[in-house]
Amino acid sequence: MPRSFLVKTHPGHRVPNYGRLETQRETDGTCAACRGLVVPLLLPDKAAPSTPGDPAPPWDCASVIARISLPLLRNEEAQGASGPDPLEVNRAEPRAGWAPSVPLKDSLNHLNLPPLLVLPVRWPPILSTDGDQAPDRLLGAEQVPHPLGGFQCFRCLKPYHTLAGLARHRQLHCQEQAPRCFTCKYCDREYASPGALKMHVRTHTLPCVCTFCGKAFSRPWLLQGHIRTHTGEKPYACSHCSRAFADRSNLRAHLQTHSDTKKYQCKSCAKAFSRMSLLVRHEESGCCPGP
DNA sequence: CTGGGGACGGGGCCC
DNA sequence: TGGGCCCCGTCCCCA
Repeated sequence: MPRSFLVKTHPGHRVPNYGRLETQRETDGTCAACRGLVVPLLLPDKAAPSTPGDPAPPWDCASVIARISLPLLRNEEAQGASGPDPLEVNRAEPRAGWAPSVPLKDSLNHLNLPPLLVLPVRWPPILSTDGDQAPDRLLGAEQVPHPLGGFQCFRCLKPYHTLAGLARHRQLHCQEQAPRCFTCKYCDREYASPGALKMHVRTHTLPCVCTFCGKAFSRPWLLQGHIRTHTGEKPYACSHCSRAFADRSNLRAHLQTHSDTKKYQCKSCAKAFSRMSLLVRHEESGCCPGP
C-alpha cells in the first residue's frame, strides 16, 4: 500500500518532460486555463480608458485590465453573442509565439470562472467598443467585499495578502475543473500539476541522504526528522506528561491520548477512537458488517 | 484486537 | 518561483 494517498487519477494521460521536472524549473507548467492573470480587486482609476472607440493600445497587461470587456468573458453571453465572436476574431490573428495550446474561450468556458479574475495574458485582449469600462463595471456584479489592498478568491472568498498567494490558490480551482494528468515515469501515478508531480518524483530520486546511515529522503525536512532518530533529539514535548517526540505530528497524535473526547466513532457499536486509522482498523476487523 | 509510537508522504502557506 | 515549515493523514510495528 503506497503511502502516497493523495494521488489523483484521471482518465487520459499526459506525460511531461521529466528532464525539466527533475532538473529545471517549470516555467509554463500551468494548464491553459491557468494562463490567466489574477488581478487585484481594486483597480486604479487610470486603468479605465477615457473615450469610447479608442484605438487599441499596444498590447500589455495593463491595457487588457483596463479595456477588456466583461460581458465578452461571460460564458452565456459569449455563447449567445451575435456577430463575430471576439474570441474567434482574436484567435484569427494570434501574436506570434503567444498562442495558447487551448483556445482561450474554451479554457474559460469549461472553467466557468467568474470574470475578471482570469484574464488572458498570452492572447490578444478582447477590446470593448462601448467605452463603459469604469473599474466598478470591470469588477462586475459578482464582486465580493474585500479588505482594502488585499486579494480575494472569487470562487471561495478566501483572502490572501499577496497576489502570488492568490494566483497559486487559483490554480487549485483550475485543477478542480480542468484536471490534467501528469504521470510519473517511475510508478505511473498521476498528478494534476507538474509541481505536484515534481514533488512526487523526488520520492523516487530521493536527493536528501542521511550522513549517518545513508538513507535517502525526498525532502530536506524529512531528512531532518530522520536525523533525530539518530541523535535522539525530541524537541516536541507533551505538556500533559513527560513524554517527548521527534515528530510534531506524533506529538499531536499523542495528545489525543490525553483527550477525553475521541473524534472517530464507530457507527455500529459507538466505540470511539483517537485516530482515524484505529477506527478503520476496527471497522475492517468485522465490527461493522455490511448489508 | 486494540492502543499507541515511529516514520514519512503530500498539500498549503509564508517568506 | 523555490525552500522551509506546518498540518493532516497514513502505514508499519510493537506491546
